[in-house]
Amino acid sequence: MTPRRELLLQAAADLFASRGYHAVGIDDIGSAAGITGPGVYRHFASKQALLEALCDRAMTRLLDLARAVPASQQEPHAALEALVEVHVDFAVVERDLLGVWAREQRALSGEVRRSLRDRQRSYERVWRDVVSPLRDDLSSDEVAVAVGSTLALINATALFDAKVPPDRLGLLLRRMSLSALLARRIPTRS
Amino acid sequence: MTPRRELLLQAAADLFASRGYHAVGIDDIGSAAGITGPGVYRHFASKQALLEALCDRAMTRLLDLARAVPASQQEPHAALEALVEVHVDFAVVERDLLGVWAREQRALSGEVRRSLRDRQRSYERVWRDVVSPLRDDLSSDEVAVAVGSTLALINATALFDAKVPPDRLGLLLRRMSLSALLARRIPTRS
DNA sequence: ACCGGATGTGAACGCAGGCTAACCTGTTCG
DNA sequence: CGAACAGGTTAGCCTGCGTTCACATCCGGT
Repeated sequence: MTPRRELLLQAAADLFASRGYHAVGIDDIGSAAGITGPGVYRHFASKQALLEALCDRAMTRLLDLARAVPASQQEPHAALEALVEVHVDFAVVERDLLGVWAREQRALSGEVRRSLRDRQRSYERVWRDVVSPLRDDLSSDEVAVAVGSTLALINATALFDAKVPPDRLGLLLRRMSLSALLARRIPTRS
Repeated sequence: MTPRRELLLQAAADLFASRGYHAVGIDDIGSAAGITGPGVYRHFASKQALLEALCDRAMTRLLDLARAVPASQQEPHAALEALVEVHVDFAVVERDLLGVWAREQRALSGEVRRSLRDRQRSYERVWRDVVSPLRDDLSSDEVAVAVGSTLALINATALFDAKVPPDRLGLLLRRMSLSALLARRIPTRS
């Protein structure tokens, strides 16, 4: 039996992802986890703390996965493929979590948001360090844009529903991501 | 001299884009346009109506631009390049508007949101109709995912700041978009 | 048995913030 | 000239909702 705290996190992830942070009430979250609204405060200090826990979880998992990659794959091209695979898998399997993280960060205030942003920059830095040697035609600022845009491409799958089976979806997203990051020129016509 | 209504729309676009819909108060919008909070209601029925007007404007402009393309470019590859160029330019020049549209749609409720979504689907249909003949290896659902993801890639530039000059940014985004949409296989290593 | 902590409940509080009310000023037009 | 309207202002209403309070209940330890 999963503890109440975990049930609350899952309920919140589901609700925030489908309706958005501000459209979800504490009572909604509580009752989705089998208790009443105020009961939530036995487990979390505030509604924001709940969102914070979700974003923190998403970022922690992504960072852990990403940092393991360059250690195991030292060849840049292989490392990039591994990074892409990790992020795509995360987007497909942890849809709600990633969706909340991508869309609702702004609802966090001040301190917390800043630290989350810092960790996001760390995450993107792992990517940039892998992409840079593969793209000596781009400035480092351009590499940053390329990485950010590619992550947005992948994250988008958590924001709308695709009527495509998960394995096909993963394959498509991997191909698109790598093409976007690696192609130096526009594919020739036909 | 620009009319007050227009000043309000610009102020709202700026504020919504930078802080998010819910974090912006009516008083903020009013004073950014040179009047007090309640004065806003001389021009818009509600705070939501303001957001609605912004999203409507974004969608209208995009649709008009996109629908003009297939008429003038009948060859699919050229048409796709034109669609990409139009959307990228819009993302670069109308940053705030596109950012609000992309992020704050969920704050709209019911009826309005539905009609906006419908028009978004029309817009994406223009893209799909152009992409489909170029990608006979993808199912129509897969084409839909590819198009949605690519638009997310472009839109992302309105969501964070890039320290890259606009022309370079546009070039980079166009290359990435076309590569993501057209590349049938992952670029070979080195 | 008894106590204390963890967990849940219904009731009520407080307050931010969207919106309305009442009023004032200029400008237009018959 | 004065009615009417557009467009502002300040003060205040009111509702939703996050949060707190006081109180039950269940349980584990001594």
